[in-house]
Amino acid sequence: MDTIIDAAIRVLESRGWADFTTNEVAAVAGVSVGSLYQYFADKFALAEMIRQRHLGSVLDALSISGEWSESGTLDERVACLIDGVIAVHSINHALHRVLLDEVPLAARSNYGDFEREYQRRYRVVIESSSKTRDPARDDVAGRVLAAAVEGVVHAAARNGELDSPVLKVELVALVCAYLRNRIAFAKISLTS
Amino acid sequence: MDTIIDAAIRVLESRGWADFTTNEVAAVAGVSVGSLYQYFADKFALAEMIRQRHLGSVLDALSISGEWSESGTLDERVACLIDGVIAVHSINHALHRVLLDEVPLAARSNYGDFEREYQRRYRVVIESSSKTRDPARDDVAGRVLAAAVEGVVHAAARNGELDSPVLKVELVALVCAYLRNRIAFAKISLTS
Amino acid sequence: MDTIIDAAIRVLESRGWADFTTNEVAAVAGVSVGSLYQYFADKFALAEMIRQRHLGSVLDALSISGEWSESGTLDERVACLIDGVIAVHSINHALHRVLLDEVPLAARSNYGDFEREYQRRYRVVIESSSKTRDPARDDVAGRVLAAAVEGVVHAAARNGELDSPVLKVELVALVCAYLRNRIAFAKISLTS
Amino acid sequence: MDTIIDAAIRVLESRGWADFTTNEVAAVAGVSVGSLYQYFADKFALAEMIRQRHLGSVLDALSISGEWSESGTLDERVACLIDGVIAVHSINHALHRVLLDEVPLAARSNYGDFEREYQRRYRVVIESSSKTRDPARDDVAGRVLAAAVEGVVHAAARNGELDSPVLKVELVALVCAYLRNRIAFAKISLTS
DNA sequence: CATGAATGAGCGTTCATTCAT
DNA sequence: GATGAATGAACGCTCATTCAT
Repeated sequence: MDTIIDAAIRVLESRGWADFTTNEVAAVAGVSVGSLYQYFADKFALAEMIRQRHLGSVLDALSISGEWSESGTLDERVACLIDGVIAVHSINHALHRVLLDEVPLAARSNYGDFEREYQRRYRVVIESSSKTRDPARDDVAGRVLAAAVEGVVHAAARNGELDSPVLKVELVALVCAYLRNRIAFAKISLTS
Repeated sequence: MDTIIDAAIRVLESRGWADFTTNEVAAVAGVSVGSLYQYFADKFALAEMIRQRHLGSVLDALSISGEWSESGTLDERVACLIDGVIAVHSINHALHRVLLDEVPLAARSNYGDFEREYQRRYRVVIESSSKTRDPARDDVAGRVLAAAVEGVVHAAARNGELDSPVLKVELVALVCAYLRNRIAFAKISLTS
Repeated sequence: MDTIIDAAIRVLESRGWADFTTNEVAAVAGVSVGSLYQYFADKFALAEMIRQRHLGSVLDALSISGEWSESGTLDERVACLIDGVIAVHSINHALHRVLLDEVPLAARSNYGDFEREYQRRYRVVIESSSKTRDPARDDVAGRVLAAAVEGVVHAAARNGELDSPVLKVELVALVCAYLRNRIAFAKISLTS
Repeated sequence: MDTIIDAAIRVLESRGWADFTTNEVAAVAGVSVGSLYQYFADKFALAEMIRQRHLGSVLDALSISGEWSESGTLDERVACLIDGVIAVHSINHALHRVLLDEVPLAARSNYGDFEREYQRRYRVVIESSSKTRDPARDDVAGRVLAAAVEGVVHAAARNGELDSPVLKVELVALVCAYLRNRIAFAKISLTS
């Protein structure tokens, strides 16, 4: 079964969803189509399985290196966060892209859970730098931050610049600037 | 012919490239497949036509409201820029996503032209706030800014929050913070 | 109408029956498909018309240079016959081949008439050299001669050797040998 | 797989290349199109397979009964050759014609090998009766003989006269007359 | 359980033919 | 008459899925 999934991942990341055929997957896995259908109800179930696995890896990667810490300078802490996100995309960016952009979401997919957990981490970051006491506003800010970082890292991965130090510096600068601005803003709000 | 294109857009934006079939398009357009092939050499030519039209609309939308101006406060100018980008995505976000992520690029597509023009606008913004005299660094910053804004607006479009004022405020804040930080950084660089 | 037929011939001889499409013919003729269907019930009627025309030309060519004469040596008379057949195939061999090999015979085609007339000419040759008084035998001999000459000329046309003098000499030799043999045979038959 | 090939042969010989459709072949074979494509890459591969099989049968038939021998009278030896050629066309003349005239030659087809072997047999016949010492002339004569015999047998097959004894006698007479003439001619050449 | 030959709906595309203008 | 846009059946071919072995 793992053989099948591994083969499926290889096919999916290298050929995309359009060329993700069950016969091809079975051939690459070295088993028969029949065996594939023994374990997976259909093509989509297999893709869904892959998605779950990948999202798991992503959360793991975030947990290991990317959790927000209360120690160190802001720059250090942000750099640590960014490292985590970059690490996530270094795992298997091609697969990541295909899963996000091409593979249709199955009805039973719990992608939402992942997304919520993913954004929660950014909420933590926001809240640690925010004294606005406005949860709705913080929520928006969290999603803005998440989407901005995702956008930059995604584009970098697409261009093969994921390891560029300059890019990382600029991304850290972007995040820090945003967070510092929010702290400042909060202070102004409080004093007024 | 417009009937066909409109139908094709409808199919493309709602079902994606994988389910973009000529028979379906013809049926939705209320014509026969034959008629479709009277005007378009093949499936890809039809998609390419749609892409060209859409990219045209996008650049138009950017031109109208989004060009960087030298007057006003930084916040006002950034807000103006963001308005343009939001306007672009308000046109037809679903179609935008499918065109960017799924539809394969035809050989004769001038998508590169579009992308260059698109990123040029961000370069202008960066350069107007930068005295670093480091073109390579500015280039990275431009792409970071573009990707961040794209990421946020994309995600917002996906969630139907494109018109949310709060979101816009936060996005403007993000961009301004980044630009101000760069100006400050440049000053420090210069004085040191 | 002649414009259409000429165009049709051009298409048929250059692209073959498989690529002989009414739209292509109309385009080459510089008229609309509608006009084509004004004059020809369908694709096959047009092809049939071409066949009739071509068979006419063939018989004309045979008449002009290839009729059997009673004067001259046997070699001269056979050479004259062969000249006629070669002339026939020089008219438009590509078309000839397509008409014979590819274009399906319409129900109403009077190709049989042509074939009968064509073979009658060979019967004349046979009978002039035969005293067997066996019409059935002469009939077979006529068809054998016709088929042999056709076979050689066809193959030559296919190889572009239609103008080769050596080939003509050999073909004349073949026919003369056959005819002389029949005369000799007849004499033996009579004396015995 | 043999079922498919047999059905394909049936369709090809009865309907010709133009109506040789994969769906029809599958239907006649009593299988689905999918099965057809399991064994043959495409339509052409199927036709090519049939061609190879048929050419094999043809060479076999020629080998068994048609090789030129040095024993017996000229008439006997020619009769033996003709028997071979007739046997070849008795196999499946309709198929033979379609394969030769209509089915396009695949890139990987070794039809040339077959044709060379086929004509070589006629060269042998010519050379055994020729003292001209003129290879170029013999080559032409060989092709003339081959084309003449082919023409006669082809026409006979078309008319269903392949088994007619009279026809065979006349064809043998034609070939013998040609060969004797060449021998005589050679003698004259040599004495002069 | 594993297999893989068999299935057939459905794809992109072509082209003979029609008919409103 | 002449036009040519429109039609749609039919083509070659793919691939998710089944089921007898």
